[in-house]
Amino acid sequence: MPGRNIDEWIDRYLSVSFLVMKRGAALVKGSLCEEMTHDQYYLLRYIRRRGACTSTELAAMFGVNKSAVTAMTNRLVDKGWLRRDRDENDRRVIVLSLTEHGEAWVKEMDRSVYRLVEEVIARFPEEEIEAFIRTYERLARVLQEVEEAT
Amino acid sequence: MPGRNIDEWIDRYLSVSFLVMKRGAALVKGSLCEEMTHDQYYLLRYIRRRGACTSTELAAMFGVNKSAVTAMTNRLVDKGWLRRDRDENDRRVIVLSLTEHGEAWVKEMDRSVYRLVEEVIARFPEEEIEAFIRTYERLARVLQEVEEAT
DNA sequence: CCATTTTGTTCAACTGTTGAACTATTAGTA
DNA sequence: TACTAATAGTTCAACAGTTGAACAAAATGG
Repeated sequence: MPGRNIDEWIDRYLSVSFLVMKRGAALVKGSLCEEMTHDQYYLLRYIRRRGACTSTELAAMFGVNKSAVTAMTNRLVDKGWLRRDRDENDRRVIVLSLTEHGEAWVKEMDRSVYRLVEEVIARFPEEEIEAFIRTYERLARVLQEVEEAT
Repeated sequence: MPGRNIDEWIDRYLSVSFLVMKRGAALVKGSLCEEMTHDQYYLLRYIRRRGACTSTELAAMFGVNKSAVTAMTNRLVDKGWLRRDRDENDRRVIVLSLTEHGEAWVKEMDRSVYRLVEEVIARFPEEEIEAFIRTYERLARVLQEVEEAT
C-alpha cells in the first residue's frame, strides 16, 4: 500500500525538519557573536553571494513580506553592515549591498560557523553528504515551484 | 584537496538550509488556519506524539530557554489546545498534554499540511526520499550529540 | 495625460526568544 | 533532622522577526 508509505514519510519529514531547524539554529547562534542574530547572518551571506539585491528579491526568495525585509535591513544598516543605494536607472529601486565592515563581520562569523558545521559534517560518509545536499537543493527548487504555482 | 570539498559542502548546506527553512515555513503557514502559527503546529504535533511532556523536555529538545516554552504554552493553553497538570509525585513538575480540542485542531491542520507535503514529496523518486529522510534523522541525532558535547 | 503598477516605507500588533530574578519543591549531606 | 543544593517552572523587560494595511514616490502603458 503506497499511501501508507507516503504518510509515514510526511510524518517523519515534518518531525525531523522542525527538530533540525530548531537545534541547528541554536547551535549556529552559539557560534555567532552577540551582535549578530541567526537570521541576520544568513541574510548577509545571501546578499554577499548575490553581490547586491533588492527588498523585493529578498522578500520573494525567503517567502516573507516586504515590510519584514525593511525592518531587518534597517537593523543591518544601523549596525553599519549593509548599505542602501538608490538605483539611478529606476529611482523606485533601492540596491542593498554589504559594506566593507559587513563583509569583514560575515567573514569573521563564517570562521566559527564553518568550524561548527564541519564538525557535524565530518560524521557522515562523503557519498551521503553529497547525496543529501543534492536532494536538499532540489527540494529548495521544488518549494519555489510549488509556491509559484499557488 | 579534501578541505576544498568540505568548505563547498558547508557553504551549500548553509545556503540551502536557510532557504528551505524560510520557504517551507511560508508554505506550511499558508496551509494552516489563521489561529495557529507554524511553531505552534509543530509543538502540538511533538506533544501529541509524546503523549505528554514537560517544559524542561521541550526546552532541551528544541534548544530554547524554558521561559520561551512557558510563553508558547501559555498561548496554547489560552486557546484551549493544551492542558497543564501538576505531577502529584513531584509537585515541581507540570505535565503538558493536548486537550481533546487540541487533538481535533491538529488533526484538522494535518490534513492540509499533509496534502501540501505530499505534493512536494511526489516529485522525488522513492529511493531519494527514503535516503534523504534517513540522513536528515541522522543529522538530528548528530546535532543533539554535538550540542551535548558543548 | 492619467490611471495603474511597482518599489519600498511606516505603523500597530503580534509571536518567539533571551536572561535575570523569582517561587516552590525536592534531593543531598553533615 | 536541618540546612544547603539543585531542579522545575514562572515572570518580566527587552529585543528580533513577522503580518497587513495604509501610504509615498516613481515608472509604465494606454
